[in-house]
Amino acid sequence: MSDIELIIERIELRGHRITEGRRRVIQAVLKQPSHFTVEDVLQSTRRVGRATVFRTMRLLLDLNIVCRVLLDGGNLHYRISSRGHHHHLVCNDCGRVEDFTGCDVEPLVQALAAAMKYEIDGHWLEVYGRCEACRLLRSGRPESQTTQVLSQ
Amino acid sequence: MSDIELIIERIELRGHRITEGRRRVIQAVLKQPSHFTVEDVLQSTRRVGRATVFRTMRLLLDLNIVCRVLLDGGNLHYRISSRGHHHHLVCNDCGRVEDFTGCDVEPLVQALAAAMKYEIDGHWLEVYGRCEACRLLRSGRPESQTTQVLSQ
DNA sequence: CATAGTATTGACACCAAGTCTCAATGTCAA
DNA sequence: TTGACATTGAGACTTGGTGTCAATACTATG
Repeated sequence: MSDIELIIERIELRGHRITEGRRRVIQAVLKQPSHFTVEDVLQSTRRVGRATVFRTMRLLLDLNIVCRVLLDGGNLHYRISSRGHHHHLVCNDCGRVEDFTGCDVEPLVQALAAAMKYEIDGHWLEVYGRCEACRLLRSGRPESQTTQVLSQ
Repeated sequence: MSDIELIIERIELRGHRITEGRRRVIQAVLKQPSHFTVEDVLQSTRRVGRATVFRTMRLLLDLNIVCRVLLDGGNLHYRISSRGHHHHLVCNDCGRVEDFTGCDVEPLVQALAAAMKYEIDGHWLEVYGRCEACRLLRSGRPESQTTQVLSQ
């Protein structure tokens, strides 16, 4: 079963209708690179209204078919979601994003909950840096500009 | 020395000029509650242009005098920054925000860096939940609506 | 298969947050 | 005091997203 059919099925299971517009948006999303904006999706879906594209993206977000990445600098982009809870490791030079789950934040969050007497619902973690390829590239081109770190 | 004078001094040290507009924006920022939008600041600074308010906020952000909080749901708000690197614990019910630093993410980030062969610049962590006061309130009013967790 | 009920769409106006331009003005070092 | 130049304000523009409402398309059902 193809990716698009799997997604269609999940949408049906939630009681939503399958329309040509939704199919087109999903197809466009599946064609995007590592991360993208709704604008990118709009540009590759002809014959689908702007509002419908935004509405479909929200639907995909609700169904955890896509997630959002907070880029260094503060822009929120979309990304096809790996299954379940995960975080992102973002290369500030080439923009590639890797998902990770292994590095578990839960103990920290639990300790925090106890200390602050909060009941915790969830958390958001993004890590920024430079991937191996970009690091090697950079050592050859020392004048490459640095980016500002959002999380100070 | 008052808060505003301290901030003014930091701006001067960076070689920026002190203007009436900047003074007004800083004063407005200092009067804001826990977190706020630029719109909130705009509304309490008469006689200062919109662009200037945004420009001053960016300056304050660069100087780490304010930071940004990613609220559950995806809105970025501003907040007066506690000194240095920290994270936020956000109550989804009443909106209060607490800073925390004690809960150290560095070891996790270092392990991740090694595993993924990334050079790490920084990270961003927000934790969402319900503060003690809201929890007690809620147990008396079980119909209170739940909010969606952004970071799933 | 026909159809009715209702979910969805598209066009468009609107909103929120932020940037850009450029002539006019303000700041401050000399 | 003045000159260099940093900063401002007004307003147009951009980007990302929502709300409205009549028209259309799905799909469960008969």
